[in-house]
Amino acid sequence: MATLRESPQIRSKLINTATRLLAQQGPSAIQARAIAKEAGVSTMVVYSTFGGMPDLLRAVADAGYRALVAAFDEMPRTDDAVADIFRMALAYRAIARANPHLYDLMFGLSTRGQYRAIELEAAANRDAESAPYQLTYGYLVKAAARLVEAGRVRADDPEVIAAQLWSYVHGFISLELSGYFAHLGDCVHKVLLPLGINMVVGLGDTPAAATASVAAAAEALKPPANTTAAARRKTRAKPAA
Amino acid sequence: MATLRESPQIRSKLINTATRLLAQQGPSAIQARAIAKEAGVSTMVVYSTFGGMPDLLRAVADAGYRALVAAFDEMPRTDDAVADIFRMALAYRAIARANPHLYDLMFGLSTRGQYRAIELEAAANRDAESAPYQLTYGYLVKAAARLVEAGRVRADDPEVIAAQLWSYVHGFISLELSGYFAHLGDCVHKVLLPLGINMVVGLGDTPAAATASVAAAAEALKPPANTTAAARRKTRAKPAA
DNA sequence: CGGTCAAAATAACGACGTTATAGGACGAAT
DNA sequence: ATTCGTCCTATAACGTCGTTATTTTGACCG
Repeated sequence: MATLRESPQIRSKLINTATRLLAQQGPSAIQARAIAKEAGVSTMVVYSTFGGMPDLLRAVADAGYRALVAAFDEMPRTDDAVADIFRMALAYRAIARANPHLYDLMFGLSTRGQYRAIELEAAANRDAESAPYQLTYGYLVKAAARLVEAGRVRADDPEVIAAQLWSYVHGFISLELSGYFAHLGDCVHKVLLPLGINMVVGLGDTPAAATASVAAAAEALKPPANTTAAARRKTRAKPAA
Repeated sequence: MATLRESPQIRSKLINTATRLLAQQGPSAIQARAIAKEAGVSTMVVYSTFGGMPDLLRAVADAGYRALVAAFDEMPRTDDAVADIFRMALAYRAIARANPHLYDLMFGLSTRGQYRAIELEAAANRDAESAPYQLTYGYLVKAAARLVEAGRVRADDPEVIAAQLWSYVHGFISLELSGYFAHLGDCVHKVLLPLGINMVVGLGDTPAAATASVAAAAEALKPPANTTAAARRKTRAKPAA
């Protein structure tokens, strides 16, 4: 065991190690002993840096929320509010697929370590507006408000519109990650995108406009990664790994 | 420990005990020792009746799927296909709320005991059509097909329509159970039902017809329980428990 | 009445989260 | 420069989990 005295990066090192183990081996791999050994420190460091495993899990989920916020921050804000919100949805799905177990930790029902119960209680009291998941929800509400401002959908409470959009995107992702859409083939073009068109049409958009906007948002799917920073890196010749 | 030799009802007794503990105390209460003690048998019975805890969990989830099938079987089949499918959605939500942890076990991402992974692999091979969750999915596909047959929505693959409907209902339920809609008040009338109207309107129904059908399906919400068998029992005077 | 075998209760094992204990490296004071 | 005090770390230990091995019990049959 290396005796690393600098504790600020030990915290993030443990979080990153836990996140990687969660992605590679699933929730059963999140063990104090395994994470500490993988990070090259003693098991006790988990209890001195965090309070225990629930707090480490909470920190892992918080990091996931922050990554989501960072991804939303990089999203372009065009004059097509519908396309913007579907780019958000596709980015949301990409992040979920990148680490399904982390997505489950963040938005699943099984509250490992009573994380969300505490957060949501605070949110109900309107105290913790800066909670990470509240930030991601705020992005969605603002995007829903732009739908109304742009005149693409009927005037309605943005929070209600956001809840509807989030419901179906989260439901699709959850079921897709569980494998329920495996028999459908390309479930994004068969389910998620038509579902989005139907949704915004039901909210008041015209079918033609909704179809065009969703198609515009889905264009970025064909070249696998083509968003801002990734596109810049693509211009350089790819060195051998 | 009572020495019950009859093993057929021991199986269901363990399943019922596990389901009850799951509902009352959450997933952390599902322990071989606790379930066996609560059922009044030795711990070993879990391993002789089932193979181990994963198999018991699988049996619990199977019982949940069967309860869902039974509930769908009792649903009325009226001439309003849209109202029928929303009655299914509301019944689905009621069952989920009755035992959120069981719902998580059945449809959540965290595969406790690698249950769904095995089942879905078999489903991909089209071998296990009789798998319990396949039955519930079949009900939804048939209900979606009736939407098309009745001319309420555009002609489309019923499996795709079913996937869309399931996505948003499951997403709403999952987020509601997690508490994300607590700040919205009556999220059923604010989110779930408008979401359903928007959905079927997007699928091709007229706003007026969709609104009327969803309203008809939601009528059963005001008297808390009023479905077939429960209504018959209501006519008798309720005896003291 | 005794022997045989299956099934159940109990004890034990490895692994987990967590806690207690012991050891060792820095800073400060003399 | 030495020594003491104070953290931080590594190691060991405890209780509990799922699971397995061992023993005990009880029923059936000759």
